Amino acid sequence: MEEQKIKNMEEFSAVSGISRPTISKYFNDPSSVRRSTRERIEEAIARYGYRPNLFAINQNRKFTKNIGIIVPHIVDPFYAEIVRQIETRCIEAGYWAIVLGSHGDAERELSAIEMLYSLRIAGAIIAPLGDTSVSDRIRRLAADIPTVIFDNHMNGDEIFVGTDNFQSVGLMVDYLCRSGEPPCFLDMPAVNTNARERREAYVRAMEEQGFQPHVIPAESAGWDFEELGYNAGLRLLPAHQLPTNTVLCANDRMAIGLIAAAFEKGLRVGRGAATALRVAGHDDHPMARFTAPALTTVAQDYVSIAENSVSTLFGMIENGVRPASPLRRLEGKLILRASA
Amino acid sequence: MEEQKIKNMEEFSAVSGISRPTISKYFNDPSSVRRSTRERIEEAIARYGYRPNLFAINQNRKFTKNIGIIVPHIVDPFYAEIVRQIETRCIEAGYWAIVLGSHGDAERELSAIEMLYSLRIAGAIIAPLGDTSVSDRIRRLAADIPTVIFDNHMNGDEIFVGTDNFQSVGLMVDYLCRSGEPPCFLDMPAVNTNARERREAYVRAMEEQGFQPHVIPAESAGWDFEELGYNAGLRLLPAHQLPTNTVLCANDRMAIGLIAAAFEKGLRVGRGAATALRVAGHDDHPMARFTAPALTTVAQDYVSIAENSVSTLFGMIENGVRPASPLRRLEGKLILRASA
DNA sequence: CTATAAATTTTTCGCGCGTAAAAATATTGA
DNA sequence: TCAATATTTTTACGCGCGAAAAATTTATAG
Repeated sequence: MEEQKIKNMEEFSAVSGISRPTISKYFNDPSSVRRSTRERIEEAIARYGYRPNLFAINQNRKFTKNIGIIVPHIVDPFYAEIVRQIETRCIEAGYWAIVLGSHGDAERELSAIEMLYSLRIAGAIIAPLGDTSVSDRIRRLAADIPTVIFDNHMNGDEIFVGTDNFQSVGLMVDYLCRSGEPPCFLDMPAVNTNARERREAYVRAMEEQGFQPHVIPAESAGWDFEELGYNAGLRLLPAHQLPTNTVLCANDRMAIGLIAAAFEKGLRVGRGAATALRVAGHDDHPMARFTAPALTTVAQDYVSIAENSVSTLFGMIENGVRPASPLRRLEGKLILRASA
Repeated sequence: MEEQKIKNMEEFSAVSGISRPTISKYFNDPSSVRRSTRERIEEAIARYGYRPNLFAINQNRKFTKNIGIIVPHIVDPFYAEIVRQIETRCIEAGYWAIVLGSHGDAERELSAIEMLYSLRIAGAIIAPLGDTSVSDRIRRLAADIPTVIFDNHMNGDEIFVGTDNFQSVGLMVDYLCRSGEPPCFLDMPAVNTNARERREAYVRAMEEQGFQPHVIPAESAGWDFEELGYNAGLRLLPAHQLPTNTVLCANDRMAIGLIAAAFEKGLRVGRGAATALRVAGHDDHPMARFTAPALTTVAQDYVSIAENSVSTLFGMIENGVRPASPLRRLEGKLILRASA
């Protein structure tokens, strides 16, 4: 790389011997220029290390190459992993993925949406918090700009990609009933539609099997699921207040907390003869393999969720094609480990 | 909010009755305009919901209000948490935090740095991967733009904020030796300076206490620490190949894996009489409270790291003040839980 | 009420690039 | 070789805003 630093496209045009508009065309779509020209440009890029100014690019373009992504918590490995997948795919397609977190706060989610507007994004991929007032705002966004919702359905006609909770929870309930005592359900706080759906799915599946459902309601709100599961365990386990000794948790993070509490209280978790408790989760959280014992759960298909979201979105952006069905419900997969 | 949507500052100037440059001044610093003017502007904002175009703003500003953040893995809760802290502080100070992940790949780290250039950032906060070729590039960045390095020291004279591994590891070694058998050290892959420093710190601390250090080298490379710890456990525990029954892990994620392996092999972890193994970690990873048993570790002060990084950076950006000492080493705090 | 400083407005320019249209040039195929 | 087509160059304009300088208004003091 030469010492001389290129300030703008004008200068780069000079040193590369190609006219500025052609260079502009190249950066918009390398395949739009003749091969010999492309090679000369790429040679010059390698030599001088020039990259167009991102702000100037987007300033005047009819449609930007920016994709906005909003998730409730980047800290949550579930979202982190999906974001990573989405990000990689966007970069490959020549888009810039701008990731915004709402940190569980509806206010911040709203301001993230405003931010997307001022970024003049080409499309958005959003996992909504679930606050109904924000949902309206998101729907308006979706009316203006190609938008895919994932993870948490908003109960409208928006484009959605997510796990079929009725299928996935049904699968787990079925397995637990077949292999032992029917489960009770440790509910998560009602932070979103998934919470409600999974509870309903549990109740429905139990009734279908001819068993009495038992839902243990969440004691407090918020997103600190491990803590909630842990506290529920400390509260319920020693007093033998669980309706049954098989617990299906609304998500893995709660299960992780519950298992920690069980361990602390000297209760053996697992499906063997000498165990006191079976615990199952939902999601196949990255940490689920490393609980003690390893967590039996239903895997959400991270890769498919990311893939579907991105390809659906690109279809809408580049070809203006709305998917045939707005809903894409992916199947969960039973992951049998030692905890249940 | 009125129906009429404002397209640009010109139009907003018209409807609000304030000249465009004054409005520009307001958005750059609300306190720079007269109070009565400010109130009129804010009233109009509430009415029309106008926000300046982000690309146009940064297009022509001498110094942008963008802070670039690069971390090895956003998926890692340690980085995720620090990023969250930094992000919040940036927003409060009127900056936009642009978070880029290198995903453990030096290539992507390099391209993230180039991205920061084209974003014309005012400053950068970077946790480097540790690749030496990229380190040079980061140093050049730091020469051009105010930059704070955190977590992983690059052994140069760059501005750095991170935990004092010699202090923190020393603390833990000291505790373990006082409370029982001296520990061996389960090393992490040499992905960065922390890996080397912690091992050295362990060796030095053991020697100071007059004990023979035992380092168990990492078997493979990469960032999948839980997996590495787990595999090490499966390999070493059944064969009784551990030099001692107290294991200090280079980080919590490895400890989490090791504890999972111990559980699977039926070995009780903890500091009681009936236990087979003591396990300690380093970092106070968000999950450390929920292992079975809960993990004894040394806490890195997330909040201080974020706070120091940001305030140091803002000092450099806004007042051009380099900190008196380029190195800021924060103390770790011993967190006693049940595992050791 | 006047002088002066401070705040604000007006005017004007330019950032780096996208984009459009017309002109010039290169490539292709017969 | 020559027209037909593809590509590049030339020329020119505009995006939405920051910034600097000059003109004007407003606030503060005397």
